[in-house]
Amino acid sequence: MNDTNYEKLTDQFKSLAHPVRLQILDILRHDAACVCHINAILDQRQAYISQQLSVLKDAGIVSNKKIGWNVYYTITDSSILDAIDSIQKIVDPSYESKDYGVVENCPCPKCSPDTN
Amino acid sequence: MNDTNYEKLTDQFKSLAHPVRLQILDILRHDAACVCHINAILDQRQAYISQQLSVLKDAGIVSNKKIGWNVYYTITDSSILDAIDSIQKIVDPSYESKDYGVVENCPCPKCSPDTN
DNA sequence: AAATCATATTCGTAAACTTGAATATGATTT
DNA sequence: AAATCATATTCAAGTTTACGAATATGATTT
Repeated sequence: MNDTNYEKLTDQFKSLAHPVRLQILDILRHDAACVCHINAILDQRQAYISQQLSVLKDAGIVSNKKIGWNVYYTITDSSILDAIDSIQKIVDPSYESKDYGVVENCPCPKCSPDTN
Repeated sequence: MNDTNYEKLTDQFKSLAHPVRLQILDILRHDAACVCHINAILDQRQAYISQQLSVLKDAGIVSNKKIGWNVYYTITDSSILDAIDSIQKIVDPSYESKDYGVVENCPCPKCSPDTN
């Protein structure tokens, strides 16, 4: 039976099945963001964020682009957000994703325009 | 931060991140089905199907009801199918789920009305 | 109450995932 | 070319998940 199709689907779901990765996608939902930006919001080790981003990237869920010193991550296909939203609707329909905007302790040009 | 929300989301995604469970949901998409029905379609050990169904049930993704000798499973909230469809769209937009209808080697009243 | 039916559970081992610690990379500026 | 910047990788131990084998359950019929 169409086995490889289910395997591919499974791989996508596996990549989503992680609290920090879901939170990262929730940040990227509003706008592309550099690692330091995500880092500042989640208050985790930088290496840890990089690890999770590389899982998302290997799955093709996010893409990245280097601009100056920073690497910006974007969601490749916004359908992934539709999937998350559908589940969110089941889990807690009242939940609304937060837009962090400019973030303290983030050295990127967007958050610290003065020092750049 | 709204940590428990992401944990709940994660649990749902974990339950979906499995090829056999996804295939079961694809069967239930068309209609409720008893264990023997799923069993006949997937050609797996009965105990194995039961294990996977119990994962889906513990997650609240499916519900069940006993009718006569058979236990029928249904999808609790069809939003879960929307989520799967969103990912399917990314992975292979041309994929279409198959309706198996009446199944050989399935002893349930639906598939073998004569012997019931 | 014994037999029969569909379905469920438990257990053990192997494989996969998680995450901290340490360190590496490679582009850019001095 | 050395220093500095953001970011990435590797390793290892702990934890969780996968799934086969064996067996259990509990409703229904004989």
